[in-house]
Amino acid sequence: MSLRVRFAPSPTGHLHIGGARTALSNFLEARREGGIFVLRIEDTDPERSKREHEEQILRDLAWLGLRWEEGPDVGGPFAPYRQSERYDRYRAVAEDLLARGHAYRCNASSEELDALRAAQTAAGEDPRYDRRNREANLGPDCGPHVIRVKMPIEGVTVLDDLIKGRIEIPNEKLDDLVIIRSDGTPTYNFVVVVDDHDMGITLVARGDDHVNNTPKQIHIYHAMGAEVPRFAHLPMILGPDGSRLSKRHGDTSLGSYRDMGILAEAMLNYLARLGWSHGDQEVFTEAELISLFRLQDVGSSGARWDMDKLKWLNQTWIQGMAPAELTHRCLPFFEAQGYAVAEHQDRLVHIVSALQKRSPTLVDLASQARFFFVPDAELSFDEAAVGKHLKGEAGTLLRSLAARLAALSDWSEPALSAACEALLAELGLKMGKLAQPVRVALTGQGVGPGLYEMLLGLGQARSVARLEAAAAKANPPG
RNA sequence: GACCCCAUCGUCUAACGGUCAGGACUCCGGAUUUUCAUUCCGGCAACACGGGUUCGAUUCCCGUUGGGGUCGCCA
Repeated sequence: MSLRVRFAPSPTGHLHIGGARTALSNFLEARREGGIFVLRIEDTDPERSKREHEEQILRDLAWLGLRWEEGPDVGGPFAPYRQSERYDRYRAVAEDLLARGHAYRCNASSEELDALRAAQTAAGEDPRYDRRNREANLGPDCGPHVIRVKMPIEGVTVLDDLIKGRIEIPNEKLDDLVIIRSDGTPTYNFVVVVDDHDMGITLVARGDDHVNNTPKQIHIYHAMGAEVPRFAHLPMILGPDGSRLSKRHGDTSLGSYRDMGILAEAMLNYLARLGWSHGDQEVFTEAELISLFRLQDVGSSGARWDMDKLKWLNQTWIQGMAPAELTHRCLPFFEAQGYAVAEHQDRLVHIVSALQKRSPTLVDLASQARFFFVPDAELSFDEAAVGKHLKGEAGTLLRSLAARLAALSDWSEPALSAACEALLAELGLKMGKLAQPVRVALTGQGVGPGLYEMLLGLGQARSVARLEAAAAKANPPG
């Protein structure tokens, strides 16, 4: 049977990076093996599930570059792919389990069970269900009740995990878990098994917070008479302090990283590289990951989230990207900064190129680009830089340069370079004498892109205007 | 607390019984450069501890310690 994997998020919020990592692992595994990647929505919690969350999760996955063959949006042979639309099926399976003696009704109330757990805890025992109605054979008329599935009482359940290796869990630790709530809705551990079976899933790869659920699920497969898939439990992503990554560690949603200007390529690269490696290679394209990444090579210990390394990877990806493509990616960030992008359309690529080597994120790039977009009159000057570079003879120098640049008919790097070199040669000056005053004149700051990069990004008219304005500022014409 | 999992530089990792324990991020130097950045060199930094097994353990086994996860009519 060919490989079928799935990612099954619950639409109760945004897609977090742990989920993204799980989805990516499944995606890569499917692509490498020529298998099928199924996307399923686990919306069995009607209170918290929202359609808008589902839509956002799909968009986030698509942004990352993931593609699925079957899912709620594209359909497929096992539709529907939303659990809320499959309740009849779960109900039918539960009835079957009941009929064949693998499940039973229990009319203990939540309050009773809470009290039971409290008493057990107080007595120093493990809180657990006491199987009170396992053999009672209650009928459907026993009042408000749940349906529980029978777990074996002795022996051990063995799980041969692709990542963790062999895991053995004593059956006496397995509670007879609820599969149908008293309101008739099914629970997660039940629907996940029914769906994975119905949808022909052959490998279940998910976070290792599910390891303890797996033995119970295996027994549900057995009770259903279904074939048990293989399992791969990915270690959790940890925060900088070593505990499971959560909101208190800062940004955990994939979207927040996109919004801070992390490239999808870099995120994909970082996520795959977390807990996995291939020799000394650090940078991987999606195509390389598809051929190289294997679930079974993922390490079995948790990995901490390292923002510094993500940023480094991001900068590496930014540097290596074609300027035209990078410009396209920057547009939303320019707009977020309020830049009048349309007015600078023809110089956008120059602007982006000027900042490409100095931006860890797209937000950094956009913010450094401010001086290119701001109207000349609104350019803000760093007083220290002005005091240091815009004084005395600098004014004369800037005026001469402005005159020469104004006369150019070709606004290209070779032409600009020739003009600057000629001026320097005539005056017997070094580049350093010219570059800094020009930089302050054009950007208002003492640090910034290279000379020609600034000129190219700014264009002839604005460059000349800023040079003249700075000249006047440094050395008012007498 | 019970059960499950994990354990190499600060972080991500390589090593699959014999290596000066390698690479990357961070950090610190130096070089290049029109500033900054980039780039290029160089440096600091790890086998958690204790027992075994073995001629020989980072590597295999056991224990300890430490960390994480799970113990719902949430997913």
